[in-house]
Amino acid sequence: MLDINLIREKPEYVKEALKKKLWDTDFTELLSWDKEKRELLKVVEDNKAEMNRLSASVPAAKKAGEDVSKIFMQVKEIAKKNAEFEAKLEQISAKMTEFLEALPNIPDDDLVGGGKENNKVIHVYGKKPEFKFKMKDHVELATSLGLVDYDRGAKVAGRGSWVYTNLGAQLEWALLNFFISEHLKDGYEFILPPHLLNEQSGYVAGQFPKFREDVFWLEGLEPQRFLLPTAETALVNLHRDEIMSEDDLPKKYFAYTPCYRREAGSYRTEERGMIRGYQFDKVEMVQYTKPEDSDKAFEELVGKAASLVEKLGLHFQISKLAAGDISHSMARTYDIEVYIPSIGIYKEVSSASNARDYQARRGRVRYRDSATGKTRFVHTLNASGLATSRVFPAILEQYQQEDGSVVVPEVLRPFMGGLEVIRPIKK
RNA sequence: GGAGAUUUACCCAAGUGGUUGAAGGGGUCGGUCUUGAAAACCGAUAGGAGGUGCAAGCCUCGCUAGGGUUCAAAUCCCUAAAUCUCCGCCA
Repeated sequence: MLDINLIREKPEYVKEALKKKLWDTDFTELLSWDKEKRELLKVVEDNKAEMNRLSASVPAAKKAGEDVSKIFMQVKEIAKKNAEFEAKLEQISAKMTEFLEALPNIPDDDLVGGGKENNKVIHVYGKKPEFKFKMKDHVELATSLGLVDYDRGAKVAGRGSWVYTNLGAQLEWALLNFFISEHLKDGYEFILPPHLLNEQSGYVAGQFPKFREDVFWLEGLEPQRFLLPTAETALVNLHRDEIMSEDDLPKKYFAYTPCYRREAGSYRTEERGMIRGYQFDKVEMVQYTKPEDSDKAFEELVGKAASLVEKLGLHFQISKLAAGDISHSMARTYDIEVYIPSIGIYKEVSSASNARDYQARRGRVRYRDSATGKTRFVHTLNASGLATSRVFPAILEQYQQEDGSVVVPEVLRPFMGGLEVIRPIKK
């Protein structure tokens, strides 16, 4: 949600900024509503004040033995007249809210406009692995090593699902545990949130109303709930409608959850088992900060996500996304993309974003500023740290050896009973 | 799933139609006393959103939320949510 005051003061600036997000809009109508709304508000409130005054005079008049029926009439008359204005006010407010809710966040000034094609790689770690033998893709490796069972996944769940088996399950769990231990080391608070969330949470995160169709809604609960598409949705709502203590900021959380998403259409077979199915595992970080601290927090989150991939020893790059490629609620996003040798492209394993006060406004998350004594909206930021669904295949492919085995990245070994190499199953 | 109870400010809590934005207590902050602290005493402190104004201020909305009745609602009515208790269910 954008600040109506900002639009009122600098409509041209906001309009131009949103253009970078490929969002063309016109504020003239909104601003005329805004003007009319404030005029109506004045009339409605003045009438109410008059009604309050008259009503309050009743007890005294009664005590004095005066006839109060005249006062009743007066108030009724004003109320009747006012009802009209109130209805109109409500109508305009609703229109304005609808308009404002649909607007995306304003991208940071330093971002270039346009879509994906304008994303820019700003950092590269390691280099593309070279294989002196015929390398295998992750599906082949996962199958031959008995790590993932795609067929049985389809059997028990249907299309778009797979089963981690044996060392595959252990590898997946080791990844998650590695991430968790790193975040704990950095002083982040571990959260295990509910996976079934209410509508309001989706709205505050900015996923609704635009992406109502992209999540799974559950039958049988009233009011309806949905399966979280990312732990961000839960974490960013933890302090909804709260005034946080300044001393508590920055508040640093992380959570592990599966993420449930409807993915329309099919994916290329070469990306099988990697592109998100309906469910994938992710550890997600979220920070609540004071406005002046969010840039620093953003760098911290990007750094943390990158360090995880780095410690895993994987070749990856960081992309600064163009304004049009970052999601609706965000002002700034960097993607961390790991290299997948079999298809020769980089795939997102983490997306770090600064929502600034966009989500906080929707959720009314504030803190009291000790200097002014006033409440201010916090800034919210999030970053995956990390999603496993691309890390897992990247490890298999980047760490594969000629004999078909896969070396376990060193940092994961403590979480896998010291296992160093995953070897093909003997038949 | 069934039955009942509850929801008032930072916390506890009074308040069943009228100058009640809300008694009282605790807490917090300041002070007196004290070498210091505690205790006691004195004083201060009531959230939040919005409109208007240079400002002081004024006005509107706020007693879980949303409706309604009424000249007037924390108080009456309806709906919803959350919490608690008992019963049922529980892979």
